[in-house]
Amino acid sequence: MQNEEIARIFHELADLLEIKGEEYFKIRAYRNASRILAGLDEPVKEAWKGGRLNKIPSIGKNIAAKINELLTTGNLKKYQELLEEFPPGLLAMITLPGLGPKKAGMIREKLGITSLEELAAAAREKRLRSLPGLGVRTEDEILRNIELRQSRAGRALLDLAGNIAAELTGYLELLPGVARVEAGGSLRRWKETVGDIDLVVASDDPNTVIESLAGHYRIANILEKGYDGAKFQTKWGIAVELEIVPEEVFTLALFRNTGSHAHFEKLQGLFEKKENPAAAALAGKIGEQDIYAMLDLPYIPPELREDRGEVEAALERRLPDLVKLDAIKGDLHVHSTWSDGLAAIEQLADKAKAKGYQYMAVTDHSRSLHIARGLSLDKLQEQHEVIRELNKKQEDFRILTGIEVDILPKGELDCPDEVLKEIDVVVASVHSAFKQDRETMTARLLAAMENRNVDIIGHPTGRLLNQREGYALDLERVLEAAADYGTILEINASPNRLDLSDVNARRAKEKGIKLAINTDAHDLKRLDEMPYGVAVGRRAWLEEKDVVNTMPAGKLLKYLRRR
DNA sequence: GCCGTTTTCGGCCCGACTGTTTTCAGTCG
Repeated sequence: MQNEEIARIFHELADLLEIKGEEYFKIRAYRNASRILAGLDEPVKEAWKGGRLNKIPSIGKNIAAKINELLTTGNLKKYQELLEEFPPGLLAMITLPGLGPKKAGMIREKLGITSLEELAAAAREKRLRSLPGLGVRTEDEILRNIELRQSRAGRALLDLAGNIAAELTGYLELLPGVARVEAGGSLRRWKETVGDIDLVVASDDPNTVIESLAGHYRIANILEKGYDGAKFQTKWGIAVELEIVPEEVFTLALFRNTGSHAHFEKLQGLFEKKENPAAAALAGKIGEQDIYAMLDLPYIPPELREDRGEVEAALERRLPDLVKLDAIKGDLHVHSTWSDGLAAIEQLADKAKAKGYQYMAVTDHSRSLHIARGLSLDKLQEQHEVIRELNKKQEDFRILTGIEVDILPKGELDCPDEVLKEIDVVVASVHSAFKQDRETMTARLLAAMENRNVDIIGHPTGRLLNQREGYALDLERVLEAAADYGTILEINASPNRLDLSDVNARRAKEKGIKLAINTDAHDLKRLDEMPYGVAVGRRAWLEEKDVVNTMPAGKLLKYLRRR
């Protein structure tokens, strides 16, 4: 059992206890534990084996015993009991924005509703608006959010899909007779969410591969089975589709499987127009670049294969030289224990250094964000003093002073200019009043960008994938302003944000706007999420020069001070 | 349920916004 799974159980346990009406602090303790486990940089199992569970903060005697129970039996009695007491549909209900345990409990009591489907039906029949504390607006909001969720049903976030794919790939590779295994489909193209996990396997014995995977502990059941392929349901909900081919045609199969469909069709059109198609050569040990070469095209990386002009650009030899992960020289948005992060500045810096970075900006929350223990002005100064001291002890790495300053509802910043002026990296973000109308929200962001002390706008649209739409925003005007003022926009690499999106980041690039690819890490583990952000950048056609944190430290600092 | 040079019980405990009300409960970051 992996950290994320244990963390998820404690998270749901907290939700269930909240529905039950358990004491606030007990619920919070489970939430804290869940967060700590999800952010742990080593497998919980290792700490458990080594008898070090009690060394982990927020894990006390009780929760350690529950982790022990989970790792020993694979189950948690208390959790199972609560699941029986409260239908799982109720858990889904309280994850809807605007609907918490109280209202969900009341809806259940008054109308007997225990699932999203029933709730949607009741909303459509206008039966929610007459309940105490609910009205027409809440009813509309509930229905809108259920429909948003259903429209994305079954689509997994990249990290979950990637982790499952990696685990299954590792398993399949060890099977006798299996020569190669690769994930294809939208996962290989690093699309922001993934429908099915597509795996292409080179083997002469399809049946053994299918049977073996059917027995894997991640697999819940088999959905379809054919001679050279099968589809499975995993225990996490996401489906896995297997395509098994002889080794000689593996590359071709992977290429087709990777898609996108539109990209593939366009290339097929080119192929059919060719005068001397040399298709016979497409066997044996070829690579994907040989497929493109056969069409007189340079290699097109998977991230670009969306039929968004990449084939035309390849024909005209003007494909971008896409930014690569190893070009990233630092992370410009990281939280420490000074606000709501879980790791100390030194720990974060050590890990950043180990990644080969040259710098990292510590950007803790500003004073108004109380829930995140936003820093008072005094604390902020104190932190920056600490950072300056730490920098004296090292020459090959630079910790940059920073802040993630709230853009307050009226557009003013949550920190005086004279303080901001002295800070290396100022990330400005919206964390409150998300429901402002489009005009107000746009003006709010514009006001922040106009401030010359602001370097970067953090997670510019505020969306949470599969959870919440971004705030109402005239992004076109925001982009125009960013171009005018020279404000950097963030690509937030967290898999549940990926904000800006690939499409919007490409629009930004076309306007000459620079981007920063940041993890927004709140713990050591999430410093590892940079590849997701780089993938968004690549899907946005970004080159190294478009991304500010590919610059060496000195050049970056000069760039940030230019305004 | 966790935590402890304010130790083994009692503290932990924000504050704005929203939609519903007509003074506030529920939700959320």
